[in-house]
Amino acid sequence: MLDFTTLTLDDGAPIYAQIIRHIKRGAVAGTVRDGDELPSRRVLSALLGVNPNTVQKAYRTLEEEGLIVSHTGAKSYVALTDDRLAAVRDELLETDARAVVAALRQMGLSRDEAKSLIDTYWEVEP
Amino acid sequence: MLDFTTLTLDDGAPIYAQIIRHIKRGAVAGTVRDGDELPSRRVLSALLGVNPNTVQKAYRTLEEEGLIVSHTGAKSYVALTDDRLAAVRDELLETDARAVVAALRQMGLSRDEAKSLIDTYWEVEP
Amino acid sequence: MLDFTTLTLDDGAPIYAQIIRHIKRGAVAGTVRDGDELPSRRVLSALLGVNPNTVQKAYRTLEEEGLIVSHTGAKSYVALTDDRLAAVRDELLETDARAVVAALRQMGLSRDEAKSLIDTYWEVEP
Amino acid sequence: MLDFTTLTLDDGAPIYAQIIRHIKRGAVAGTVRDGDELPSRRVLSALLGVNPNTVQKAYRTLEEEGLIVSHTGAKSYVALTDDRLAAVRDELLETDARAVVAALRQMGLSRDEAKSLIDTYWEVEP
DNA sequence: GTGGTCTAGACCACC
DNA sequence: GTGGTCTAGACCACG
Repeated sequence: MLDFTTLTLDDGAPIYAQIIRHIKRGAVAGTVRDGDELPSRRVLSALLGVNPNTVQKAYRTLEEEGLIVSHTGAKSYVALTDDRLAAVRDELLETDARAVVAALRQMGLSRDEAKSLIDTYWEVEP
Repeated sequence: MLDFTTLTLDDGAPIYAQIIRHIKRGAVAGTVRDGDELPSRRVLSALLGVNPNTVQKAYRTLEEEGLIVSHTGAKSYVALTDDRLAAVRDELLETDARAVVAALRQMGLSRDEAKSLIDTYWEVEP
Repeated sequence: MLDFTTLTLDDGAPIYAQIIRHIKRGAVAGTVRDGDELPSRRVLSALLGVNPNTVQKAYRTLEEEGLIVSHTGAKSYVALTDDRLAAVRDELLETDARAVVAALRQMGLSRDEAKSLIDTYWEVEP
Repeated sequence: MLDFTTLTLDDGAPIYAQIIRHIKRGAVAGTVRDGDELPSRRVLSALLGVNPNTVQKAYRTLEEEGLIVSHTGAKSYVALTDDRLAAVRDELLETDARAVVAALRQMGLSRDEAKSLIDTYWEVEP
């Protein structure tokens, strides 16, 4: 089951987008699998301390992308074919890797300094 | 002089925040120095394809942080003391490194996989 | 409840400032009282035929002056202590009276002509 | 000759519009007469402590309204027929009187209180 | 439905 | 030419 306690919402991006991204990352990590049941809107909104509508918007967007299925008034389930999973993985890795490389290079760091920075913060996080 | 052609605005974050971040990264990299002249609102907005007001908001925020100075009718200039530069550097490294480490770990990558990803994309960027 | 239908916006001053002034005048007149509910951004902007943001700016300024309170997702309310009301009254009377006296004197009217002008237009207004 | 030392520019309206209004009021008062020479842009801008462009804009607008004539590179002169003067007078009195009556009534003052306020401030002004 | 923010375009005053 | 402000419209989070 995907762990939402690591979603800190301190990103600057819209909250609903952060929820979507978190679920996609879980899929790439393998902690979210095809057929898994998602927490209800009420439960997740309480957990994150946000409005149920915000969770609803995230779920609705994911459903439009075909990554989850919701039966009205009922629970939502993950719908992940291998193809879709691969596409999500490529999208996320590409986006994140490009962003971090651009960031570090714009700050004038060398490749080795960048890797060393990764080491430093890899330990710090929980 | 800071190069704004590498600012691609594909980030999801507010445009004005991306402009601020870009300038701060330039300061950390040393391509933006105390006393440097900033491109005018109109010039930079035309270059980025955004509204002059969006650039204005970025500049105004930077001025409130004390990193640049503006006077009506005259150009805007960078105002960077060593102390402020160090603070900006710490802020950026912390933020960027934490974000990337969190992203990669949530996707289940190991530390070595993360570094290898850095290698892959380091060459790709212009 | 304050009547916004008498706010005609033909003044030359910024619209948001006219909204502020109208509300302050209502407070002085006693038609706006502590605890009163303000019309929402959308309602008032539609009534005046302006953008919701213009109303927002008026409300936000009033909030910074401590004359109203707003909370996200909820209505906005008037917050008028006796002290603040007295201050607003003094401010408005001073400003308006000085402006009209300056205007009429610059046009070469005598005091009696000025008063007679008041009489003429007092009846005309709705 | 029109006295510009009484133009205080504390109005909130655009400066160029205040200059126009001041000249029109002078015409109504009779201190500005047909054929009078206006102060040069340089002199008036220095006197008011504003930019020459701002005075230029006021003069240009007045010229477009036909109230003054300027010969390029030379001085500007007042051009006031009796008809135009009457029109200006009506416009100003109407505007100012309506504004003050609206202001005082919105604050809940009676007609007598309004006149008494006029008395109070008539003495205060220089 | 509510208020809050970001982006956009026009206008103002200044050098 | 420069920066500063006002108005406008769309989107976000919240009750």
